[in-house]
Amino acid sequence: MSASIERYNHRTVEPKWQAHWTSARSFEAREDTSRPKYYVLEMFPYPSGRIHMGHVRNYTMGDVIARFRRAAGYNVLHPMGWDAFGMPAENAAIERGVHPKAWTYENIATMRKQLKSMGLSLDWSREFATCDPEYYRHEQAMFIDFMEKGLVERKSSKVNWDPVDHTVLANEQVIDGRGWRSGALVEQRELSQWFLKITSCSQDLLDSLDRLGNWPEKVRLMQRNWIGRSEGLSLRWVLEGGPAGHTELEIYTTRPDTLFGASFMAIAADHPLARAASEGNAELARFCEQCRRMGTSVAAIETAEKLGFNTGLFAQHPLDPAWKVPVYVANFILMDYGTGAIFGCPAHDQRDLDFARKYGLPVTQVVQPTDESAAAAAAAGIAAGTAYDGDGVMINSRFLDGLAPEAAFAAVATRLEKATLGNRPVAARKVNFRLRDWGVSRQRYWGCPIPVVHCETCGIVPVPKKDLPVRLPEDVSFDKPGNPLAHHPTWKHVNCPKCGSKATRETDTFDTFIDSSWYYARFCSPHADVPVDAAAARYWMGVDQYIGGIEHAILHLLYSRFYARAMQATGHLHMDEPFASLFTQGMVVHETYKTETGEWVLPSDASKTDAGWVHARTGEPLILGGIEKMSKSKKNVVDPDTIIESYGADTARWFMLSDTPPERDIEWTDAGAAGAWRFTQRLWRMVNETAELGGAGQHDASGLALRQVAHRTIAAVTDDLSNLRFNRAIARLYELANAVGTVLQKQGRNGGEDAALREAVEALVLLFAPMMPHLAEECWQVLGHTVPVVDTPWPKADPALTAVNEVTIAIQVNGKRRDEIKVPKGATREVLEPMVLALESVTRALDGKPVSKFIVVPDRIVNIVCAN
RNA sequence: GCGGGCGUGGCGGAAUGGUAGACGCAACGGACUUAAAAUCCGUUGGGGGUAACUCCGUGAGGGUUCGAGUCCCUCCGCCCGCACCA
Repeated sequence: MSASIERYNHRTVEPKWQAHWTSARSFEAREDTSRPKYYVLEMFPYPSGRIHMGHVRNYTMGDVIARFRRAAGYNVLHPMGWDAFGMPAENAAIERGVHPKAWTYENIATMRKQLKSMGLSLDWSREFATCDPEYYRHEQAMFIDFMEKGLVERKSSKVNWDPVDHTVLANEQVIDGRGWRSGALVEQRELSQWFLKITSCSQDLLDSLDRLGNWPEKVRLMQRNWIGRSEGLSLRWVLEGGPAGHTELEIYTTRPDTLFGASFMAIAADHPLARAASEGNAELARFCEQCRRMGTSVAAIETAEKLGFNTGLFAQHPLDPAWKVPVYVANFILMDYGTGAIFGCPAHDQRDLDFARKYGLPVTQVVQPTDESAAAAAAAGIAAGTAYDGDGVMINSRFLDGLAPEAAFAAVATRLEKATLGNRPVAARKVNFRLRDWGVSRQRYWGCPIPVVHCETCGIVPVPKKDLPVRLPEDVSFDKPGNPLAHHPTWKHVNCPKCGSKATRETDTFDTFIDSSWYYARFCSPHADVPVDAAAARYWMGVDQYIGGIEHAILHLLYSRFYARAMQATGHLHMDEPFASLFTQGMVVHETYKTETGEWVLPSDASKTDAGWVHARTGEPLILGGIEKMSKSKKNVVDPDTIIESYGADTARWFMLSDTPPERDIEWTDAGAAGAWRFTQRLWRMVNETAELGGAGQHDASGLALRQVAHRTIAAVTDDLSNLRFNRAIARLYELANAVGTVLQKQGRNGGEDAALREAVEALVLLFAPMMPHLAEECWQVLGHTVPVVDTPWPKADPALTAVNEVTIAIQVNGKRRDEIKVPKGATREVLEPMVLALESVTRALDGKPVSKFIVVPDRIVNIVCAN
């Protein structure tokens, strides 16, 4: 190696190229219909304070795609902004007395600087924060349009109420049924709130998933299940001895076929019947109250022990009025789903069976598998506590006996549709969705004000568009519990826009999911005077590649899909599916360290010694606590700034892409980061040594092998990057670097090899440029180029050099590998059979036994099957 | 609890149903050096065998197939989401 080559210094090189890209405005996007567009978007960050490694991973992936597409000739849009409203800003205000706005903008300034140090190819001229009135005024205008279009509804719904802090709590602020700050038992309160009618699109949101072919199947499946379309029967039961006004109980069931297996009715604690029955039954009232204390989160309700309370009421079986079924209030029945009431068929539903066993209710099997042994197993299972939910034939079901469940469903439906109860059919077939309307009201300050006024005379009046935005007041205090907007002295007092009389503003703000449900469209025309400029959106939308965490698989993505539809309905957007391709990346995880007293220790304070892990400063022994998602609470965080400072952005980016497939969790390790750093130095040396060889000579046969490696690498990396297989692209680049290194070390190289080296190294630089853009620019300059990499087209593989003429195929006997042979590509069975059967390894394995089958998979494998 | 996913050497991982372990990390051996760092070369799934070679092996157990890490069933472990965190 040449002694004259200086070490690569990222501290000077990285800022140098960042400055170049900025001054050359390399990444500012303009509409240009002469070129194909490509819109790359990573989920924009919440400005929590500093970027974390998850951001580094997410934005590196997006940047690789953006730079790769750009080099490939696309007109790329790659914007960045801030999901800037949200609770942490208010928590900072409460805990530290900082104003949410100041806190947020300080965080944005810090994080912007950090992102810029990563060398991302972002169009910063399009940056915006959702807390800017210039952004949220359009959100307010669109909400008013949605109201006019009938997409908005006001209805009552439940919230978690902290009776001590007098505050509405988010589900995450409810810990074991208590408020996180006060520790008080949480209550449920009914509030009148705003809803977006996402359920009006249930069927379309479901059907359109089929069009999203470039979304991960698992995300589509999760959304499908979330929307939860079911076909069932809405069925009314006559109620005996119910409280006044309650003569019947309507339930929804997807299994009317199992009606003869009914053993109890279960209703939600919030069901009107439960409320009415509670009035004369203190014990029942107490039980319902206890159910409400579980909070509003479905997860909490469903993981809690299944409990029921017998109301003492009975319902008449719709197919046999003499059959009385007891009515329970159960803590796992949700008022939001169906009618908030079910009939329980324990034999064929696990939860019903658990419930029946707990309360000594009868269990009658009504579906039996047709296979005899399976039937016995099902019956035994039910007796032992395992419900049978498979197919079969109906038994113990009177006129349904012998039918398949599907036919029984139809028979019950048909019969009960014809039967009447109070001049109405007893039952009706009904398609039901699990999806609920989107509640968007939040009783918080740091969000977009909902642009309506409550007038005693006129009712709810939208704020006229000319008066938008409804600005968030800045002179608020957080020393009182509750929503600062509600107790601001003047803000809410206005005159009614319609009649002019005294009225009050809505003091709730929007769910921050609204902000992130249309930002992708705003990026097309971030300075437009309308929410979205139609021409710009027509050019840029949809997002060609959207990247973010799997944790957004349902809510954010579903809300965005709905929002595009709502915007289309109100003329703000011309399309309904905003994200053509979706990629969900994995998390960044790290080892955790604990002291013997159980305190978490930062990785930077942990050091490994021969005696094990110890605290770097105190020398205390440390316990490894397992590899977990980086989180502040467990302190297993690595600060990107530290990494970028010591290794450089390129190294951090490279490490984030190497080894681990992008969709999987990646573990950050110092050894891995150091390895990536060494590789940058190795590339730098190789490039400099190659540059010293001078200009390109003539290609000849001596350089052919390296040229083939280079061109095959071009083809492979192009393919891998097109499919977001970053880790594989990187493995290919290591192989190319190894091949280059081998030739560079060779004594007595000739001109043909030098020419091949030059070609291979130039390809290498261009191929790693999307991942390590600063190093690539510096290397490219060293190689004598004056046009920067960022303006250089992607290399093309020469088909003559990527073609493979000879292949190695494996030889198996009875599926076991016994040999391998090299044959010309495309060798046929006729050629292979005599060759293979003559192999010593094959004759030995066959041991004289006759060949019964000779399987040839062209260019891959030969499998000889013989009798054993 | 319900829904979704993942599981391969010491570690991260590779592998259109077709040679399991590419590539990287770590470790070990060697070269260079007064020495260290850096760099370069080599070895590295496990068992048996001097060797040719051979057997076992992709969380566990079954199945489909000429052939299974890959497809199907059951189980175990870990992770994500569950509607007011973002």
